[in-house]
Amino acid sequence: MSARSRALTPRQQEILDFISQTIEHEDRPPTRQEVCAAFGFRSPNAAETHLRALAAKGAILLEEGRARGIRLPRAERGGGLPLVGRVAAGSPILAAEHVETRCQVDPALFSPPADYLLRVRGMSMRDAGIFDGDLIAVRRAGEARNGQIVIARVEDDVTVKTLQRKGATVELLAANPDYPPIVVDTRRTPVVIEGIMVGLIRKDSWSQPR
Amino acid sequence: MSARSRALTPRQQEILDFISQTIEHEDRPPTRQEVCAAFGFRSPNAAETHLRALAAKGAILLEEGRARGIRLPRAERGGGLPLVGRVAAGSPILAAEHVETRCQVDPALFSPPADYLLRVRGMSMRDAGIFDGDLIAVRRAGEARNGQIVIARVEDDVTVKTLQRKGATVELLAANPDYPPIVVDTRRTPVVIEGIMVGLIRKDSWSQPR
DNA sequence: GGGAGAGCTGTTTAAAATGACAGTTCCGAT
DNA sequence: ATCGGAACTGTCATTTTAAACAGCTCTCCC
Repeated sequence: MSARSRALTPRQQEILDFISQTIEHEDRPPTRQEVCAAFGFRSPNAAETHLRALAAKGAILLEEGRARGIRLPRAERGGGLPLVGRVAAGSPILAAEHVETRCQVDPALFSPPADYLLRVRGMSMRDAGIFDGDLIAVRRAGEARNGQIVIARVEDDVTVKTLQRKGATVELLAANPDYPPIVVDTRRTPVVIEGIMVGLIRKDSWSQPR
Repeated sequence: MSARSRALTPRQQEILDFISQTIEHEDRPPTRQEVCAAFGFRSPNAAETHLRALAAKGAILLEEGRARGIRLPRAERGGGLPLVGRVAAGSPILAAEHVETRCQVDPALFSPPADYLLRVRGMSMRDAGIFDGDLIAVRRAGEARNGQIVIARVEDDVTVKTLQRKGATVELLAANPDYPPIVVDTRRTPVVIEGIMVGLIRKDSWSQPR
């Protein structure tokens, strides 16, 4: 848990995405200079320190003394996206026991790239076109802007709602008049943003011809 | 064809295989020295001349002045589903000019497996959770059952609607009270079922619809 | 038996890339 | 108020790579 679990800063996440996409599109990791060019850094050391930070957090592996010696750990890439089903109270969303299967979907199909898929239960987001059984593509994030559809955890309960922040109060709005908003005073009850919805996949399992 | 069609020598094929495997296993192409190490060459020029030969035959692309600047031509990139955008009147849906791009999605994610993705325009299927800009996964089929969401062509117009057949009359129902049903007498106007919707993909680019 | 091309050795140079050190700015927490 | 971390600028020595030049040994082919 030590290194791997530490969350990335937004900037570090951007760097990591750039690395993933470079590997995806060019079949090789970027050099420090290419990272600089992509982000407008004027010093190669800016890239260097970011890479070190990512390596320290276990997000990448750095091979010393090799050109383009950036490797992505197995978990970070490939094999499609993990599909998370029911989330038990009090445990991390991406805990292995929640991963039902992996779906062969390119994370970069969404922007920003998705980190996992989450199966939605209930019709509380009906008017946002999110139905019971749908899979939403989630981007891990610790914060979000008002109006974004977020995956939030309130007292060990994981829900998908539209975020509305008003000072110390967080409102989690359903997109369905039948469901009342969840209003939380963050001074008394913690609200953890687990991620932001970046897409949706629906499997219309229709019957087949006779 | 001049360069591309020339056959590789056995040795060149070995080199090419090594390059492919290196990309596969290490997520990056080898350097000249790594090629030498793999084959026991004592001179980096051995690798260099092989790479030039492969490039001359079109088996690889060499980028000048870049570390690990070996690229494999992406001819084999057939994976994924074709994404069809606007469909011009009178031409087949899967005509090459309609295919905007290919999406790295496993067709077997849906059941029955999808044949292509179609970008939806308009909100006529809003209450079915299909919004403007959504991609629907389509299974090619010439017929469908009542209640299924179909991709139908009526007089060179391609639409996505719920099918309702009543004798010689076909009703194409929108899922939105603002849109009237399309009622067609098949004895006078042909209706062609192009396919059945088997799924949906939405790319929420950071914002939300509606 | 002479030429052409594949498949190497051996050496060298310049460019690309890594990785180190010394700073600056900003912002949030103690 | 100050400290530390994040996020940079700027410079530079060293190593890794690319890529050139000169040559050598085969085999195949005419």
